[in-house]
Amino acid sequence: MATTKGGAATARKKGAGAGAGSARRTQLLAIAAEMFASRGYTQTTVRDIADEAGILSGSLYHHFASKDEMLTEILQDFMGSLLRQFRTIAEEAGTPRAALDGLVRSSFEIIHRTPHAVALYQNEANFLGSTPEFSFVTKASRQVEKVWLDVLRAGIASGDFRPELEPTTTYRFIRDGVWSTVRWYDPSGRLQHGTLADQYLAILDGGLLAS
Amino acid sequence: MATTKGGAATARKKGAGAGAGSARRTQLLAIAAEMFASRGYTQTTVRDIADEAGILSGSLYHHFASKDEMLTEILQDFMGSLLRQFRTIAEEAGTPRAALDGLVRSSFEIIHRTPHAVALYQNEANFLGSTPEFSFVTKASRQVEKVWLDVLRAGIASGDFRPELEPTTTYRFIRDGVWSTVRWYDPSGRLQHGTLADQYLAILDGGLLAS
Amino acid sequence: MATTKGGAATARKKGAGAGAGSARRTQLLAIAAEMFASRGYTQTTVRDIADEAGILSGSLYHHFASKDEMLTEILQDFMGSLLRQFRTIAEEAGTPRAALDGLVRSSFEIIHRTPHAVALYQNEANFLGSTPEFSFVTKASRQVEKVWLDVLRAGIASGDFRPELEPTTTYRFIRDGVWSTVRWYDPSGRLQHGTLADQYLAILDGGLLAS
Amino acid sequence: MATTKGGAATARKKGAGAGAGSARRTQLLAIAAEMFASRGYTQTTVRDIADEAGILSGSLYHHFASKDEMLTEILQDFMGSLLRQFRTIAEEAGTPRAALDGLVRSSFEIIHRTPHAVALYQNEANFLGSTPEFSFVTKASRQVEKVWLDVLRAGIASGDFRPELEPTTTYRFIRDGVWSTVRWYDPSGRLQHGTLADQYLAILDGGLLAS
DNA sequence: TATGAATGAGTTTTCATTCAT
DNA sequence: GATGAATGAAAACTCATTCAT
Repeated sequence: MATTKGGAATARKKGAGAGAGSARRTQLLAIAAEMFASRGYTQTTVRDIADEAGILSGSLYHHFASKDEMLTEILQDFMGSLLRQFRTIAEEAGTPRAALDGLVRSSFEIIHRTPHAVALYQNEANFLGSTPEFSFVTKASRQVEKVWLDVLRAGIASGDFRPELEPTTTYRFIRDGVWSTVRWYDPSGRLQHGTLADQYLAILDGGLLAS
Repeated sequence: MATTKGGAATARKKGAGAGAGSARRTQLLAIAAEMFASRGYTQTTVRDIADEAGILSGSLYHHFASKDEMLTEILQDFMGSLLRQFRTIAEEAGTPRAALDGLVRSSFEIIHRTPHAVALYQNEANFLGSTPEFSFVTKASRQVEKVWLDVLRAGIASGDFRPELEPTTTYRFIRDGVWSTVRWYDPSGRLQHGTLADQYLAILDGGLLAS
Repeated sequence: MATTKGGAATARKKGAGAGAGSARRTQLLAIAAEMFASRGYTQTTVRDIADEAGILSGSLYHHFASKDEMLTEILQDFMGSLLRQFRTIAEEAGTPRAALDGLVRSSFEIIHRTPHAVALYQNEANFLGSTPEFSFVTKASRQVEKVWLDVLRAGIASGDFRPELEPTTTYRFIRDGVWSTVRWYDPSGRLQHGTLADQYLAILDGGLLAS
Repeated sequence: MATTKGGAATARKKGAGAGAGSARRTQLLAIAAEMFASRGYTQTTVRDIADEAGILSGSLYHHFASKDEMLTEILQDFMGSLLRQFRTIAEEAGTPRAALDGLVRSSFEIIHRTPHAVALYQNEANFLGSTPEFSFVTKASRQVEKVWLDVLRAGIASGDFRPELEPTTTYRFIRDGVWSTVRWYDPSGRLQHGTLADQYLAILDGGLLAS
């Protein structure tokens, strides 16, 4: 039918009439991220988000094609910037130890600055893995993992880190321990993210045992 | 979650033919636990469980008053036995170091034996905290925390552990790191839970840095 | 369909800048006709049309008061010209047989030239019958029917057509058979509309049986 | 989030808990067929059907997985029985002419007996062609076509039918003319389906022209 | 113990239409 | 003439739960 008039139709891409980077869109995504993070994706209704934004639920569909699309966009933005930051840190660090230090510290900073996206990733990623629509999450996770593993392996090779460490297990321990803090860390609380990083790094550096 | 009117449901609880410990009940709970764990509580429908059990969804209500009740029972069983095990270990260990070792090792064993309950606790506890119906989870968590904190504090006092450790932060790091393994640990895989415990304990004992 | 409050819409009709015969309007109607024909009126959204036209859906309302108005206008134009053509043919034909021949041939020509309008009429007329807003369709259909019936009756009276023919039934058979071709006839295909007319007329003239 | 429930759900096949041939199901399908036929599939809401059946709209989903499934089932039943009848007739007829006669007569009978299914097929089949879910309609249509074409070709070969007939075009003329009667034929009216068949066959046999 | 039918409240989504800029 | 944001009503569908048999 009608065949290819192309142009106009193709221009629409994602997100109805609103450009992918529209201000309103960003605003709405922030609201969605917070609610998804605090109540969970499934437990948050489109109406919840619309109410919070002061519009009707149907109006959200002017900006986003679906509830899924909101989640996708939040996670995509997050994973993208995460990977970029980590890569920069790993590249610019002088030693494996400095790199690890930088990765851990920046993780805590990211949790401090964008707790919602982190919580979202932490809480929903598991169930997302299955769907092809969210395969980008798994893919990005693997790329992030590679950055950390390279650092750990380099440190073991250089003699900075203990030789008996199993890199993958070690990475997972750090990753899970660090990212899980998003569940209880309070950005506005007394415990500063820098301090928290110090404490975690202290444990990671020297362990629990007194020497 | 916890949307039920309560009342009637509670009244019936241990009545009917389905005693709290009936075999069929236990069987159904195992199915529910597995599905709750793998897809998430909200994402699992009562019909999913019934299908898996080979009955119709309405028939489940002969065994349980509500979907909530299934979750409650699973978590209650789990939290109860968890606390009991941890207390025994802490009491019977000779030194703080041995206690910590025991706690970590038994955690991995529990993950190995009852991964579904652990995953459930790990994934849903956050959102459960709010409802009064699930306050027992928070309560039990606090009691578990006390066991670990006592061990850590004793170890710091005795000089076994490094004096600069902040007990709460340290506990959370270990807890989050260890319990999170449930998300990727494969009970039937090559990596044995004992080996995993060894690796985690090695990091916890001496840290990453070569001395 | 016909869900609008009417009133206001009608009042505006020929006002604004968009005269009833504006070039842009005609262009948009052509797009609408094509989409209505290929996907069906209900299945075509105002946005579909706007997309194809390269504008936003809201902008269509600068040209038309409603989606209904587009359909009305397309069908009105079509039915009007159809009736005029048929009347001219019937009047100018020398014999009933020539008249019938002309009516059939021009039907195929119309299908060839304006397949969208024909398809629209063919597919939606049934459901349109109910609404008073579209009563003009039924009215025009009856007038068209009269033209054909007059020709058939004249032919039977004159002895050109077989005397046992029931005019109404005969008309319906021809009408349905001929107009239905719009569903499969391909204006750009190998089978020319003239050839198709020949084949249909051959059957109509002498039937299937070998004599 | 990717809606698949997977696993256990597969066991359930089509049609919720109600067996594919349940009495209630058949009842509901009859209601649906009538409404789909008279208002059109898109214009008929699930609520319309439920209202007519005296239940709530959600309750329909106990019997059918979707509105689509109802349409599918109605059409599948219809196309299946249609094809079976046509094949029997074509096989058992002594001559091509008798076969054609039988096919036309049984078509009118079918329209008389199951006008809704016929109307549905007649009105919706065009738009259904596109979706793979309804490819069975196109497939069955082609098989039906083959039965008719074989009869026509046999008749031309045997000298029963005029040699200059183009089988495909002829088939389409008959098919469209005959099935379209569903739009105006009144099963409870004065014009009997047998009489209608007689009239159509008379035209088909000998054409319009007096000899 | 289980079935099968239904409820009822809620969910995501659709879409014609309006209107200030 | 067009944009972009929004409305509001209705659509299809979901699902925990009830209950007579």
